[in-house]
Amino acid sequence: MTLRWELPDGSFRTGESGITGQDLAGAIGPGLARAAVAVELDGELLDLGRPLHTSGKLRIITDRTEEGRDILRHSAAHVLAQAVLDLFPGSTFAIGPPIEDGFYYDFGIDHPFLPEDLSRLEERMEELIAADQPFIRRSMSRAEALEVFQSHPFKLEIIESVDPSEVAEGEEVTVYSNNGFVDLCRGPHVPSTGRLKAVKLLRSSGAYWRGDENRPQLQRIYGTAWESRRSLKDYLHRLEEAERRDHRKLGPALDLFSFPRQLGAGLMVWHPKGGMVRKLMEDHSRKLHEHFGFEFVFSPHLARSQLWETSGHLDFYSENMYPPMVLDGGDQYLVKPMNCPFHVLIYRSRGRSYRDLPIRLSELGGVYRYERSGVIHGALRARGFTQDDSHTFCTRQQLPAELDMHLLFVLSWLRDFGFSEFEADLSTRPDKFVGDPQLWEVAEEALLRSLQKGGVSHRVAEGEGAFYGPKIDVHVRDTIGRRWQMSTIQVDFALPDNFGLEYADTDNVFRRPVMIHSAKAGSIERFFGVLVEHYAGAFPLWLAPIQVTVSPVADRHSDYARQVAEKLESVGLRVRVDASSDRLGEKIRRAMTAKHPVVMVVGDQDVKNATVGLRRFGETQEKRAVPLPEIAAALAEEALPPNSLPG
RNA sequence: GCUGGCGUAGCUCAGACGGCCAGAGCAGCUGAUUUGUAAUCAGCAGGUCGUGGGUUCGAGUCCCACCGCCAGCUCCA
Repeated sequence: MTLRWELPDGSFRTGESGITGQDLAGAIGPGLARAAVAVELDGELLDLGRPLHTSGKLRIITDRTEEGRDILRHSAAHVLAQAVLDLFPGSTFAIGPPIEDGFYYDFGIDHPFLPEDLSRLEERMEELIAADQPFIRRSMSRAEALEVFQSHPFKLEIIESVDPSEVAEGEEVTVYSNNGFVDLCRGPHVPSTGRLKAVKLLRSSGAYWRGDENRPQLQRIYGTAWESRRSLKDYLHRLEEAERRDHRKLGPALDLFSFPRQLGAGLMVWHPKGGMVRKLMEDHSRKLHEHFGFEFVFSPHLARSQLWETSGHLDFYSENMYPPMVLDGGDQYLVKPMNCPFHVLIYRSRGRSYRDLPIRLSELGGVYRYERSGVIHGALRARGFTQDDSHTFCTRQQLPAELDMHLLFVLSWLRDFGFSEFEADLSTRPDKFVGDPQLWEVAEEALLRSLQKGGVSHRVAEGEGAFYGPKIDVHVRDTIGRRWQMSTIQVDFALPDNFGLEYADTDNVFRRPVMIHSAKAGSIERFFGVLVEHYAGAFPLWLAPIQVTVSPVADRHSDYARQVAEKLESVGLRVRVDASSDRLGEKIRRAMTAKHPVVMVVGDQDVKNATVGLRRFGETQEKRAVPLPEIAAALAEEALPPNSLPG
């Protein structure tokens, strides 16, 4: 029987029933045959070696695509499992999926994997790959599978759990075997182990079975696999690049901030240079808040436990709060993990009318959250941090317009700091929720509409909203493509209820306002940490703590250097004169290492002509004889805070 | 919190098997040098070897506990 397949480009191919994807790829071209790892027929992924028996839409998956790499990595995970079972008899294996940029496999084994074990395993994997063992697919009944995997309890659990995404539909399960090693797997796989060109094991760690900390802890090995040595090298280079940008290294190295051990985990201090950047961030934040109609409020760092009872934090958040201090007549005081209850009290400090709404309160509020020791991560996840927190109280009718405005605000803010790629998550009503389902729907709809209006690419995270309301989290991509969660806009139905907030409406009926929590930077500390990584420590001119270093060539140019500095300072620039007796090369190197955006070199010629030599960070070639007044004006202009506000 | 790894000067690192006064480079200080675009030379100073116990004639090296850091799990701004 002749079958007919439609390819993605709209062309058609025909072939006899029983022909394989490999044959088909070969018929199209030898390059494609080499790159092919699987085919997709009517949405179903099949091994290259699977005989095709139906016509339909067909796509050949190559190892240059993410899908193709997933298959590659999945196969690499199998080979890893094979190596572990070879080298560590008695170990049992759980699951080994592909993940972003790699794969992992979890093992039940009493021996933790050490770095030297990884080298041994890698060697064993190389042998298995060199042997070019074919992956052979087979279906079997569940009963038979239970027999085959009888000594592997995790596999048994998977077989019994009937999760089709892990095994197969119906009563049959599929397994893949190569040279005596059998793994439960839905496939597809590459045709043979020899197709794995570039595999590397990266690290080992513990991981809970099924991601549940109450279940057994397994030993996980992470690895990566690529279609070529070249791609693997590029990936490893990307890892190095990320390491080079690590804010935990750059922060102390550039004298921005530090985490003195004496303070305890997750608590940082800002040095003057980091403090300058923070000041500029905060100035900018306040300016934008003012522009968008926010008012500034301030609140203390602690409050009686009763407040947190009313707000619901003691019920829902207590495990993240520091233990109470007992004062005076036994009153308990708690350090704040959030600012919202304080702002609610400001709202409630007097009667409110519809004429007052919306009320938008903003605060750079220091909060403290008890984070489990293992999750602390530099400035990105600290125990003490500052939220650029705001709470907007409005009517239901005002909600859509307010959300539009908040999103606009967030995007302006992020753009100003050099981010241009945004992705939003819209988290909707979870199973456990408070409030009126209809109101939820209205709010979710309004959030969605705001995203569409703002032209922000987004995905809907069904059921992932907080119990008190739906939310938008805005993520950015940094210079090297990493995704960071930054801003958040959350609708809250619970807090106005808990505190019995109300306003007098036009018909003189008291109604409950809706509340919007929003943080544009999220946490100032975290935002700053991300900025350091985004810019690799080389801040743009408007944010750089030291904008210009003036380096006299010799002592006799020092006076002129100081005049240059004064001129620059007079137009608002932050300047430093390097009057040390080092050679010029050393002064340049020092300024570049400290990532100062501009170095001005002044020598005899410059003194005579009122010019400077100009060298900018990131440029290898300097400019000579640049007239001072011009460059001062140009830099002053460039150093202004950005303004991406519409209108 | 869990699993594993790690902790020697401000930073990056040396310090087989436990054994004379714990080393280097950079940074710092002092002096010399006055230099036109990514490291001038010399000298000096700097360490409770994360903390506390223990084993030992003797501990930076071995054991235990705690603290902190790193990777991941879980959780999250």
